[in-house]
Amino acid sequence: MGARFLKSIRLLAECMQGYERLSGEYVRRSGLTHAQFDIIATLGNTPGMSYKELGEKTLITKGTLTGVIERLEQKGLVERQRSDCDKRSFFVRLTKEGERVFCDVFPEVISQSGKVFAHYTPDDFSALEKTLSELKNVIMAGHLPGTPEHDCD
Amino acid sequence: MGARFLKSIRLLAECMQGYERLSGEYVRRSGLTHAQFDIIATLGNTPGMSYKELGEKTLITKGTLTGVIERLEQKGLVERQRSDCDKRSFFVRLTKEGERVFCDVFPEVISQSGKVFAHYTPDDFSALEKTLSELKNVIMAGHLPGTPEHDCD
DNA sequence: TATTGTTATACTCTATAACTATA
DNA sequence: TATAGTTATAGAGTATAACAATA
Repeated sequence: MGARFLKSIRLLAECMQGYERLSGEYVRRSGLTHAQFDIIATLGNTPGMSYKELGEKTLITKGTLTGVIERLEQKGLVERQRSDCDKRSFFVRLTKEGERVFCDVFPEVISQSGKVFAHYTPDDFSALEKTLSELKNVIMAGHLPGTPEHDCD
Repeated sequence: MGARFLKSIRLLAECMQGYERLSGEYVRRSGLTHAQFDIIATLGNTPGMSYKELGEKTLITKGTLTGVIERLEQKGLVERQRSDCDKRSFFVRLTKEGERVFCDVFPEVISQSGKVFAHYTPDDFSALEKTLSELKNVIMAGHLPGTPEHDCD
């Protein structure tokens, strides 16, 4: 029962929870739900990606993803395009308006929630990034290695 | 736009997401939803707490909490008791069965998801705990200091 | 036959606000 | 008047499974 990693996980959860509480207010203020913001944030600064990839990155299952994307499409924030190489597949990307929201809402969320880091030094950041990167590595290694990933465009 | 903390937050989110993916399978297998598991995990190893406190710790708003607790009560996993000192307030705690689930599901989730830490050294844990504790501190400091907290029982 | 995305169902969570009963 | 919890409502996310089109 004395699994030491539990303390880290609890800290991890508390940090995430705290940060979400901090940023959540600004997310909601933008009229986006958490899941929708997740999608926008994931698509931001990318050329777009398939439903499959989007689902994997955001932990949203395909059935749900249809609905979330649908609402974002209605809002004119994302657009879909049939993939050329696999006609079953859609390519989802931000529209101009979606990019505007990303560039608008994101920095606002960022600047507000980033205030708490005012006194962090470069060394503090380095240490944090290092330990989190290692943590991410072991966690991701725990997932099945099956990520076939076909080259396409 | 080059806010350095973003990298840390992204790593944080990826770690949390990865861990939830890892543990989520076992949580669902127990028949609990994520929110329900949150409650059980929060109540575990405590004498119980009020709705208010529970809501603060889990980020679940009071209106929602009523429903979540209701379902857990129906399952016989938690019980409520009027607070002596404040009759508006309920005291929520795990039942015997709830403790059994906590002691049963939790370790299973823990042992399965903990496998990825097999090669972590005490130093690795120390470093992780240290950086996360610091992170938690600055994040929590970002919340309003108003946590009056009345002593009671 | 396997995979991508859709549809349908049933349930759960969420935000919000009006309400009650206590304080 | 303010606070703890309830109720009601509308919207959104979730798991799951059956389905179409494509690979």
